Amino acid sequence: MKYWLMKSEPEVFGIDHLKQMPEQTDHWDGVRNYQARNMMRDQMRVGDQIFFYHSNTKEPGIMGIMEVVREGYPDHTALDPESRYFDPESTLENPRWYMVDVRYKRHLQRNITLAELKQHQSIHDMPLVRRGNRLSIMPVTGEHWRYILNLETI
DNA sequence: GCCAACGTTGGC
DNA sequence: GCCAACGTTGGC
Repeated sequence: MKYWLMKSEPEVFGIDHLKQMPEQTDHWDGVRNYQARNMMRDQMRVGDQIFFYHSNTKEPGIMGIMEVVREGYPDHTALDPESRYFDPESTLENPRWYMVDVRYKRHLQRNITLAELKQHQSIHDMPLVRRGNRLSIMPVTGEHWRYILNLETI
């Protein structure tokens, strides 16, 4: 089983939105970055655990945990001219963008902010805390995962 | 709202 | 294939 972190803007789709979905499950659509797409298409497996991260907000940070319930399949919003994620280059026969389905598991007992994460030397090589990082999906090592979860109860 | 960092596009 | 211009991300 692998670990991941996925970013989303709470104004657009936050962890509470996911929690309120039927079966607390939704597809992670709208990713339009090749590196992130490749991870969803090729690497994420059912059961993988994911940190739900709120970006572009007052206090960016890790809010909770979700898990992969369906592996990579074509992102249909790329085919929908009405969608803000429409991509004329993507077709049914040759889909360019992929998504996975995720299910809400739980909120952390407290939010672990980016500012706090940056203070911990043990995780300073996480892409998340590195300058200029813009990846919206990134792998998290088991070591980092456990370290961050331990911060929850401090 | 600003702006640094980075990815993508397209002219040549 | 290079690289300048442009668009987007996302912290602050």
